[in-house]
Amino acid sequence: MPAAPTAKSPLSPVEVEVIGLFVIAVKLLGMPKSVGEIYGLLFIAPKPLPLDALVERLTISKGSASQGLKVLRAFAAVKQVYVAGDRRDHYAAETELKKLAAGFIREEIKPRLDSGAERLELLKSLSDAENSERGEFFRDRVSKLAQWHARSRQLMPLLSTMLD
Amino acid sequence: MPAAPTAKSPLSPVEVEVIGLFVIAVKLLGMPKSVGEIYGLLFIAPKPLPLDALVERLTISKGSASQGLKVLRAFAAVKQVYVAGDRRDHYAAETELKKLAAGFIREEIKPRLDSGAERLELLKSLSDAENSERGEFFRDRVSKLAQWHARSRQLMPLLSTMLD
DNA sequence: CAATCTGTTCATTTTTTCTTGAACAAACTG
DNA sequence: CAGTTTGTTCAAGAAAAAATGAACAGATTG
Repeated sequence: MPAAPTAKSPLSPVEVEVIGLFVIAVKLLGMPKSVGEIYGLLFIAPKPLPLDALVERLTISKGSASQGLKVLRAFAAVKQVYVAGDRRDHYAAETELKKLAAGFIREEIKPRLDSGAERLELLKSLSDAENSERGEFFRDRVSKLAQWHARSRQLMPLLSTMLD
Repeated sequence: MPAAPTAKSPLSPVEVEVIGLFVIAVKLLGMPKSVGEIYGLLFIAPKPLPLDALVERLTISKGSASQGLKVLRAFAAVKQVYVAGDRRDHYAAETELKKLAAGFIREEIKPRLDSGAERLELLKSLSDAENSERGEFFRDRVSKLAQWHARSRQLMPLLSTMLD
């Protein structure tokens, strides 16, 4: 009895290499490997692919594929494409760097900066409540943090501009 | 027999809050929590601290403290400070945002961009070896990747400038 | 030097994160 | 509608990452 044909169509060297590249990039951004694999395959695919194709060609579970696509949709890193006569959703990679960056900033950076702002407010109160010696130093450091925060905020729009 | 006095001096609310802030920030950058804790405590400490102090006040193991400091030294996120009459190394947080960013770029971003450049060369060869139809598309995508790569390279010096 | 102090390393354990797969819901189809 | 087809969710298992602590190496000191 021959082994079951799990891989209907093995990945070509170019595909493997591109996917590997995205797996590394995506891990740098703190996302799971599967997200990199999915985006990588879509990036190098000449046509939009349905979920099944991802499962088969990447040999990942349907669950992973579904969750990975969910993440990528949240970032607008994939576009949903209509394919006539096919009930399945098909996906294509968004290849505009600017849009990818915007998605990352919106979903990952912005929320953290916002929550950071709240924490800073709390810190200001806390350090204002401290007495002279110690309090003075605390306030100095907290204002340093506020500076950092402001700089980071300024940076975001600049990034978007730069990546055109 | 009373419980052993593990915490010689518990963290104050301000300290807890600052440390928490850095734990989050540091995880966003893909580093372990302990690195954030260490940097956070040093950041809010009025004087340089030796390894022992980190172990005691953060209740982490000596191993973690040593490894965390190693990482922070690699990024130049901490300065080693000489303290007269004390054999132990003392550390202070580097608080210049620009220097921190430079360290991160040098240690984390730069190496990846360099290895990315190599991978891109390989990809160019591979896709040049593909025949017309398929090869044309591959080459198109690879050149897109090269564009991204170039943009990212341009971005780094700009960041350093911005964070002054 | 022997004893102590300081810090590093690394195998092991713990914790966290990711993936899987089965159960489910919704939308179609004949 | 009963049966598919498609995709999501989530509990459980697998894999990866981080923390621990004991062994070790150097440096210092009396």
